[in-house]
Amino acid sequence: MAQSLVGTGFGVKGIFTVASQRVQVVVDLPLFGAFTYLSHFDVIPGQRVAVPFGTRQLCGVVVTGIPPEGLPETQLKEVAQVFDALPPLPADFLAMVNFAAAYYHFPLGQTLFTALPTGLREARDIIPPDERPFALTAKGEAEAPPARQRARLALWQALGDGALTQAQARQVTPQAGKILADWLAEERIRRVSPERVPLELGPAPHLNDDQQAALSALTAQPSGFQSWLLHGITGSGKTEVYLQRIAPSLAAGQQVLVLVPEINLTPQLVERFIQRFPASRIAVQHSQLADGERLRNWLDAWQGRADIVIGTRLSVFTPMPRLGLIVVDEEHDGSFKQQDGLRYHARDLAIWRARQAGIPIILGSATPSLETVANVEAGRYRKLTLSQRAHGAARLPTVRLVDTRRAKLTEGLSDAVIKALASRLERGEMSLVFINRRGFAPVLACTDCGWTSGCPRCSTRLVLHLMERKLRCHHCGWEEAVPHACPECGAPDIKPLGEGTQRLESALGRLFPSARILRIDRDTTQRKQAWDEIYRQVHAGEVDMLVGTQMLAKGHDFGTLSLVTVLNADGGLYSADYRASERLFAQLTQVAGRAGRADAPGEVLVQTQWPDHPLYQALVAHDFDGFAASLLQERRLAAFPPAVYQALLRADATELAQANAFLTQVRAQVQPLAEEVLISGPAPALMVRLANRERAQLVLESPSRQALHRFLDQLPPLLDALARQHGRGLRWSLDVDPQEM
DNA sequence: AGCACGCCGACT
DNA sequence: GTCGGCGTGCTC
Repeated sequence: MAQSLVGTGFGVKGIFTVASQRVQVVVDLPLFGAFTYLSHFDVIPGQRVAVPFGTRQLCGVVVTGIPPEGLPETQLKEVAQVFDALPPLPADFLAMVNFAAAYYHFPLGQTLFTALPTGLREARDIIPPDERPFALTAKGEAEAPPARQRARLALWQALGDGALTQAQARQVTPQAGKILADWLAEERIRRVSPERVPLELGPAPHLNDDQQAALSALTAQPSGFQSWLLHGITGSGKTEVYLQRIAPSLAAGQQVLVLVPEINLTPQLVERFIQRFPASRIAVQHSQLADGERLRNWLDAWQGRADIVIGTRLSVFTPMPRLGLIVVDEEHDGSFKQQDGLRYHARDLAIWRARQAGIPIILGSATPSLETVANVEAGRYRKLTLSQRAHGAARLPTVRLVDTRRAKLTEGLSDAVIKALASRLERGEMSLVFINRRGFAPVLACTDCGWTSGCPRCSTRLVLHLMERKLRCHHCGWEEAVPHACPECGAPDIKPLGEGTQRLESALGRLFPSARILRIDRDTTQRKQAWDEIYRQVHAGEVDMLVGTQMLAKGHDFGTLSLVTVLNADGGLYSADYRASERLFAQLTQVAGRAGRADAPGEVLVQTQWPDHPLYQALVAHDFDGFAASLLQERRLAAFPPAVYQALLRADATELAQANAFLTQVRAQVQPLAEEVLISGPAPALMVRLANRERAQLVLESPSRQALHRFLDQLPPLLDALARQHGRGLRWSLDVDPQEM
């Protein structure tokens, strides 16, 4: 191709331009490493550019790294354009992207583009709106007020009282845009740098002793890296502690990043921040946001205009030049881990970011993750506890277990549950019926003796594959035939856990014909205004029974709930996924916390086949610490995370056999590289069949994080090469610190 | 991921 | 004789 003569060594260079420099550029493609380009523009790392790539033009980002001398200049192409209306992406942003790419073993370019809002991923310049306020110049002040035209006079007078932003000027007159542009051209007004608005604080409730103690500890260490765990029971007022800790950071002119699970990012939460910090600028970031608004908020944060960023996992990357504090609410929540593409964990990256920035980070939860509990135990995090409910009289609900092996069930409901529901209906109080229908992999269990299908080689349970009539281990791949009777006691009555939930809603309708039942699940909350309508009905007292799945367990405030019933909790109890009981406890704690939030005491009824299980005993005693300690002990004995570090190598193809063949070959080839790393599998993935593709996996684990990563570092080129031999239809991905197996 | 190049079947 | 099927190979 006819390359630019510049830099091709034909002696032309230097005549009309500067010599080209070699720069490293990454693009949004699944390719590890960067590409070398020539540039006669002066570019620095972080700058967005347009580059020719194959036959196309792509958006690229200049990254650091010494360009290899390997390629001769004749094979290099020129940077086509530099997008410099915005400053280059800041160094700390690039450092975080570099770390995430290395840690999650994902291509640098794709990592970087994942971290950018869509507006900045495209090969075009973005000219940021100039939001500086306008003020009169000396000339403007000296001139006579504009006569006759009322709009101009009003605007001129308003400007006389002080600088105005475009938005403020529009409040004065809708024609402000045009007038301001004219006056700017005539130099009657000019742009001035915005005045720092002093912090304003809305009314704050009084803190109880626990909250006060936590706040004092947090504020005593206003700067420097420190991870805090704020462990507060449901309803203990964690958010209030965040708000009062955020205030001094804002007062010091710092920015604050608040990460929340998708489901908790409600208008109510944002409204609470606005009420408390009425003069502060809040940028909200979540995936539902329109591209334009998302970009605007991102730029506001990056350019320091926004004081607070509240967002879901993706906002962990948002550049914030004055960042002084990070809060991760509900830190145990699974939605902080991205489940495709760059499989990052926003909480973990947030901690890395806080360490790099040398600032404190607060992780809040009623049921912290075991990783966090282990970090507290190891002295890496400091723990603060809120053990009282925030509203004076409110107390924790009474939890009762209903043994379903003894009880007679009517359509899945025990008499105790039916009676409890009936009495609330009579008293006009609202009940919540929680159906645990989460996609736990089915495990076989004996209803007589409690036997469950365990793997003879691992400390996991075998998963029932009904179609093939097989039991399989998703960890090591062991498989066996489905037994016809219980191997322990010989009883013929063995069946999968966690079935029979479908007809419950209509059953409730038949049992309580007069009850006004509101179903809340994925289907009924699809529409945009769905939640508004649900809140309206609930708070208007138009609902007697709320029926729903795990969506009900998360931080929604349904006001006065006096009864919570959990119908089939056991699904997570003996699950193939060792994390299921941790999640089950968190979920039951959350849903139980819905009861008795206000002044009325609450009651929780849990139907179970295993009332003696330690999980339920801990739930009744409200003993998270004891339960977490015993789980942690179990995990250490079984050598599961957080006692070991794991990564999954997933492969998917149209046929499971292809995926298995690939993984078998990978395993044989990488085995010699595996020092201190245990390789298990291939085994079917939790969701074997997904989108018409079959998935299998290798489990890679090590007691040493360094050893695991040393091993993982060597994989991508090998995997790419092997995958090519297995044809186009085969894809692989690495999942570091997987959450679901 | 795209997009080109490349070598085999049913069509104006 | 061509148009087009998607296998495979590369992209600074």
